[in-house]
Amino acid sequence: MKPIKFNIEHKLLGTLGRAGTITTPNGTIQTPAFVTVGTKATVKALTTEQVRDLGAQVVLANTYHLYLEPGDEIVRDAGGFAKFMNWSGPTMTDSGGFQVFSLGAAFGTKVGKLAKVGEVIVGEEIDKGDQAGKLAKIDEDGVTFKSYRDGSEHRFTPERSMEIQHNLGADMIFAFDECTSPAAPYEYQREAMDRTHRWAKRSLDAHKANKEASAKQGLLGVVQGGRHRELREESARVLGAMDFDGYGIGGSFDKDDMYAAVGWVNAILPEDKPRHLLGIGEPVDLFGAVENGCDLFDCVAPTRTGRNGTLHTNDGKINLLNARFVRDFTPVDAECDCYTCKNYTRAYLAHLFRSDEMLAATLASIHNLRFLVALVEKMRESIIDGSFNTLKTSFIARYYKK
RNA sequence: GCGUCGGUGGUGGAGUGGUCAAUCACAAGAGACUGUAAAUCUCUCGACUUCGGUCUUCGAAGGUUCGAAUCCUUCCCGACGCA
Repeated sequence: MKPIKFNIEHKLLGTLGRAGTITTPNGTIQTPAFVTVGTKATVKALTTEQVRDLGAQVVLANTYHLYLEPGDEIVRDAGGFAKFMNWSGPTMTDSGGFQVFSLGAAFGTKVGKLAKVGEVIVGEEIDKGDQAGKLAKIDEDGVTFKSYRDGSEHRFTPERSMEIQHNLGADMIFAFDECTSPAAPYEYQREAMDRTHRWAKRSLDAHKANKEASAKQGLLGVVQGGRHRELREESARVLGAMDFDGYGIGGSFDKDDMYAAVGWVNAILPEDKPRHLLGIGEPVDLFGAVENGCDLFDCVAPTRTGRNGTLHTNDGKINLLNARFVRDFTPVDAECDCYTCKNYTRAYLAHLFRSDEMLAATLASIHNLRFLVALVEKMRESIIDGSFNTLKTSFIARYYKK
């Protein structure tokens, strides 16, 4: 009996898009859906009840972070991370694969996982394969991390990631992969992808070997391949042939043809399994990913940028720290149904941000998360009623005008 | 009234004869953030600028000096002490 079931209810004609339902041991997810990120078993600045009340269906936590603190065995003994944080719905954990990138190739640089098409990354930002000074060192068997907290060394392998994720107890877990840098050359993307495929097989074997865990936790393989179509398609073929419960699409992209890249992959992956686009949360990107066949998305952007003062509105992003909001007594977005917009003004949030009050982070996070959760809910509805293209066109025209 | 110590950019506060438009912090202005090393980081912040520079400043006015925010004199203002 598979722990994860996926049922497609509507397809978006002429595209790879679909609306469906994922059934997990802890509840269902109406897809497409935006997954809230609670790295350390907490969505930063929010109580779990606030996360539930804003309409979030799923919470994703991180293997590496919970392994470091408080330790996965403590989380296991607490009854799993969902129970630990008082979350009663579906959950996911990331494998630590992103930390191979963020603490490795990207550490100490300004390189993000998205690059502009044709962008030339120069100087010290080039990933020379030199891992000196980084906090992650990769070899065939796994990755050696230095803790960002205290410098202590920790070893992750696919098997170890599975063991930790079994302890954390999420409904859907990810194979241990390497998220590569967009600055890495083709040869390296190929090498890293092949290694990620070997790690995927090892993750799957380790997961199946634990009968108890694999009966109640689904495992998602992670497609890699960087910015290259040939590699992306190969990755989708190789992983698609393995018996995963779903797929993650990870790694680095060219910002402007990420949607196309997602489409290359989803055209090959098995249609009857859910697909999670890892770490994407810009509104336009969500539209592009949904119509190219993705069902789930998680992203730290709404909470992180929210804490830093940037909020979504239907007319684009605003930075509440800007002088023009000091006396703006309107809601962040008059059309938003979130708790923040129903009860507070831009001027009040501007005041909270300027005076470094913690409540600023809470109210901003509630709004930004609700904005994205609601946006993806609308996408789902529009797939069902056939108005997706209208929604996409009107939203984008307004959000990105000027 | 006498005495002492002070008056530097939006604020606090460095500097105490030349390398000072003036450390630094804060405030302010703006930007970044996409599987969370992030309640973080970056830039600007005297005026003007073709962004290469140019000009004016250190309570006020005089003076000493090749040269003064820095030394001297007087005045103004503030804090404290004594009357």
